[in-house]
Amino acid sequence: MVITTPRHTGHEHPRPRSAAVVDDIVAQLTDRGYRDTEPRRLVISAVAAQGRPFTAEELCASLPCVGRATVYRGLRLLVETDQVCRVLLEDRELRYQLSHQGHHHHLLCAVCGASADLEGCDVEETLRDAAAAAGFRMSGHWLEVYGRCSDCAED
Amino acid sequence: MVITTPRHTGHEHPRPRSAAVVDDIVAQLTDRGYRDTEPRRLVISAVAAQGRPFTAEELCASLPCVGRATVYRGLRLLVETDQVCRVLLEDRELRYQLSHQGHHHHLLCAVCGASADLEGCDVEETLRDAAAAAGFRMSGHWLEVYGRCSDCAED
DNA sequence: GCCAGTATGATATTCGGTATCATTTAGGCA
DNA sequence: TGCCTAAATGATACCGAATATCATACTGGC
Repeated sequence: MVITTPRHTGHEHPRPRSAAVVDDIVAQLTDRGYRDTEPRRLVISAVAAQGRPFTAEELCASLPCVGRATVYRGLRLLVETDQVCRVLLEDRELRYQLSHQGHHHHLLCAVCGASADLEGCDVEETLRDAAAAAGFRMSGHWLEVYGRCSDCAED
Repeated sequence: MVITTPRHTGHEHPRPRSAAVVDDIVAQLTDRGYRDTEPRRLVISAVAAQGRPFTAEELCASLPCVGRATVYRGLRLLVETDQVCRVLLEDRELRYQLSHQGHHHHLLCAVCGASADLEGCDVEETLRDAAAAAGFRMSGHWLEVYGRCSDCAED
């Protein structure tokens, strides 16, 4: 069961799917005035190749020919432009993964590290109301759910 | 409006309330076999004196006569024994505060830093169901809600 | 093909936190 | 009460993740 699935672009290219994803992301960046550079493409390509949430260091390791600073900058840029989202593990380790658009929450498998997006869960309203009851006006929230995916379930 | 309130012990002591809190926590520790030491009491006392979520570094700064390592160790011990809980800000900065018992979530004011506990909000069941729908067996979760407290509300 | 400004990468630095280890101290016990 | 062992302390070294610096290289508009 593949849990982390790449974003759908709506139509298939003859080129490898990852290349299309990279082109798509680069296009988003150039639209915003960022340049299309070789190291940047390498970073994006490596991000797209990850099967599950990854750390910045893992990304650096998979890109020996790209400078550390460049990898970190690239990653930060992708987060800022919402191409990549941050995932926080239980031990507070920070990981990243391709963003599946919009605000959402993650289900994280503690065993294999797989992630899924939490669907059909509208906690927003509940939280807003509970916050209001305490006199708070909610502006945002962070939610991660930890557990075991079906592949790693033990009985 | 005082938002972060110290735990109620059920009856009032003639001594300063903070001293009672410290004694209470020290008692919990000695019950578990940990020793009652001067530096440890100083750390606990400083923790109890904080009005809102604080960082480990702030605690160190407020305890110049206690070694850094000891402050960190004391804090870790308090977290492990559930006397203190960890609070994660939006920028991922880690803060701490006296625990108000049991599992709960925080409302955090982005302006003044005050915190309140999220009451009357049973997201647990909702999350467990949504996780199950994705084939996950939920084992835990992390939730923080950010906003403005009533004192800092702007209109 | 030129050029201004962006991006890169080697490296130093910062920051938060942990490991080490010699010394001190708590507290159980005779 | 004083002794003794294990726990605790604190100065310091270390560590990993991430950012700042800055000279150099490259992009892409003209």
